[in-house]
Amino acid sequence: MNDLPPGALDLLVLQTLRAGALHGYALARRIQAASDDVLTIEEGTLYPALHRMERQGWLEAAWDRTDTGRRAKFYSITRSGRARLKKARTVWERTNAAIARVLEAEPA
Amino acid sequence: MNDLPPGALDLLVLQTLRAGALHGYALARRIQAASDDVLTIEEGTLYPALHRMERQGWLEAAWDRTDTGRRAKFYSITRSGRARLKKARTVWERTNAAIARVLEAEPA
DNA sequence: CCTCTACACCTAGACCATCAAGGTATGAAC
DNA sequence: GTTCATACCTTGATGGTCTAGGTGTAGAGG
Repeated sequence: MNDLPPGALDLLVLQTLRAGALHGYALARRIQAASDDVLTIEEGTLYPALHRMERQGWLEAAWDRTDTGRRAKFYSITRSGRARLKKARTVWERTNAAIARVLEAEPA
Repeated sequence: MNDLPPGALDLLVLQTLRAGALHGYALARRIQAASDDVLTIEEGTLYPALHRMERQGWLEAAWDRTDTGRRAKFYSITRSGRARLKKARTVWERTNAAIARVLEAEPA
């Protein structure tokens, strides 16, 4: 539906988890809400990404129960994940600003 | 070197060509300069992308000579390409703003 | 009780753009 | 006559996203 640019997902996930651990499903809804429904995270995108980020040591996972008593895997950001977030954010802002400069360069 | 997000290249190329036809090599340098050397367009990325955009009817190509007398393939943006640019730009701005909203959502 | 919806997780395969790493050829300069 | 910048191209690998499935649980409504 959405065409989220690769790399952006890491940023969104890490940033969102800074506020506290969430399970995947809630994470997707949180991001969607925070973006005013512009960004939709497909589950087929999200879960592999979470696994990848866990392998990379940016996230830690733990099974727990939701408020409503359901089993769910809660992800929290690690120290390494915070460092990664900071770096990814810098790169994103830098790239973004560069693209904006090109887009604002006035054509004839 | 650079990790240009997929999709962004179309935007950069179309926008840059709005100012007038350019051949691939010059286009790459132009974008790099316009972005203050932040964005580097690899040739292995650029040429296939130009061919793709030509197939899609967004660009037209014509062999000609550069100022220095070299043969080069000059690309110009078509009407359809301008429409595409406008659309891609809207999507990009929208997505960008959405990501920015998520990044600015204050964590605890 | 039964069915439907929302929750919550997962994977396999296809797709596609980027990138790395090559290769060809011309003109100018030294 | 070799080297450099110009200018084009392709092949193969990589890797993240998306499509399209699948599993199972809990609660609500009929």
